[in-house]
Amino acid sequence: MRKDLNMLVKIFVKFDGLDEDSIDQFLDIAILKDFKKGELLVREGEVCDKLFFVEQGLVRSFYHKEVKDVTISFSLAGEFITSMSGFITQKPTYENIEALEDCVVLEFGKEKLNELFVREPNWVNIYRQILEEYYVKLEEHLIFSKFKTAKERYYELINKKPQIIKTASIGQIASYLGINIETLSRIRAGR
Amino acid sequence: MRKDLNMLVKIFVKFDGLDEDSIDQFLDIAILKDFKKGELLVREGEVCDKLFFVEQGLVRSFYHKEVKDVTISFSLAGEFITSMSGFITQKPTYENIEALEDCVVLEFGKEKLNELFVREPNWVNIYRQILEEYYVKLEEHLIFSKFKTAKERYYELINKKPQIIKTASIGQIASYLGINIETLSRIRAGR
DNA sequence: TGAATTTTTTGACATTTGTCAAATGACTTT
DNA sequence: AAAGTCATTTGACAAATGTCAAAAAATTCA
Repeated sequence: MRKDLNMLVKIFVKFDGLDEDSIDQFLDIAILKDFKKGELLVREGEVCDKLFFVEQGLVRSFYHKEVKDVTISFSLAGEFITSMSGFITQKPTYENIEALEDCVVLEFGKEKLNELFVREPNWVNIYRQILEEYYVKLEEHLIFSKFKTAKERYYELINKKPQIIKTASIGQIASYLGINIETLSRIRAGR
Repeated sequence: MRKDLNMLVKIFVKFDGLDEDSIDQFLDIAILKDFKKGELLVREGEVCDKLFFVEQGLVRSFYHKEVKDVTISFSLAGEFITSMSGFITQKPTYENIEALEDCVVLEFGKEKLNELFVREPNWVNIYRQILEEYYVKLEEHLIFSKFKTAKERYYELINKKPQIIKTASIGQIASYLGINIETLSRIRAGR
C-alpha cells in the first residue's frame, strides 16, 4: 500500500469491509496527478467521467450564471470531489472544478470504477458509502443555506472550514453563501 | 409480478439489469401499506430504517424549526421517499413524513434490503441508482432554491408539480419555497 | 519603486422579503 | 343559520440584502 497517501488511507479506514488488499485494488486504478493553482480538474460542457480524491490542497466547484461565477462547493484534502450530477448522468456538465492552490489529486475513471465494481462487488458498497456521505453533506448544505441568515452562514463557514476563508476570494465565498460581494464585505466589517 | 403496482413497475423499467424475477425479489421484501391523510410515515426523533415507494397519493417531508414546520420536499406517486440522511446514518431523524392525502405505499426495511444486497449484489446497483437519482434531484433543488427569486421558484413549482399546488396548504408551500406565508400570498395575488 | 490593475470596502439608495396586526374568507359544529 | 375555528389575504412598516458608483487597499508587473 502507498503509505504516502495519508489522506486516502485516513479516510478509508472509516469504511466498512476494507483491508489493505482492497485499498490496493482501488489504488491500482487510480492516477496520481498534480494540479497547479488555477488549473481545472473538470470543465463545463464536457462529460465528466472522473471521480477525484483530494490528497493535498483545496479545490472549488462553480458554474457560470450570466457573467458571474457561482461557487457550489469547496473541497479540502481528504474529500472526494467531482461534478456528481454530471458523473452520474454522463451528460455534459455545467460545473467547473478548479484548484485554488497547488493540489495533489487521485483520479478514478468511471470505466475503471465500473470494472472494479463488477470484479469486486465489495467496492460497490464502498462507492455507495461515498455517495451516501455526499448526499448527507449536500442535504446539510441545503438546510444551512436555506434557513440561516447570511451572517450565520458566514460564521458557520469560518468555524467549519477556516482554510477556505484564507484561500478563497471574497467573491468566491460570497457566491458560495448566496450573497453578493458588498454584503459579505459588510458582514466582515461587522455591520 | 404484481401487475397492480403500476407505478413501481413503470419506474423499475428505467433501471438497468432488472427483469421480472428481479422485481419479484424486491417485492418479496416489500410491505404494502395504506396511510390515511394526515398519518405519519416517518416521525422525528425516531430512527428511520425504512425506505418507502409512493404507489398512490402525495406525501410531504418536513421538520420543525422553532414553532413553525418547514417543508423539505413533496413526493408524488412513482417516487421513493424516506428521511434519506436518517436512513443512511441510522441516527434519530429530525424529519417527519406525512400523507397529504390517502396513500398506498410500499415499505422496505433497511435490514431486509441489506440482506437482499448480500444475496443479490445486482440489487446494490439498483439501490445505488436510486441514491444517485436522489442526489441529482437534491442538487437541482439546491440550485433552484439558492439562485432564483421567490416568484420564479413559485412558478417553477406550478409547472413541475401542479398537483402540489392543489393539495398542499399555502403554509406548506411557502416553507418549501423558503418564504413566509404572506409573501407567497402576495405572489399569488400578482404583486 | 511606482504605475497599472484587481480586489475589497464604503456610501447612498432601491428592492425584496419579513413581521405584526387586523380583516376577510372558508370550513366545522351545533 | 350562528358561533367558533382555521386559513388566507391585506396593510403598514421594518429589516435584510441588492445595485451602482466611487474610494481605498492590495497585488501585479514593468
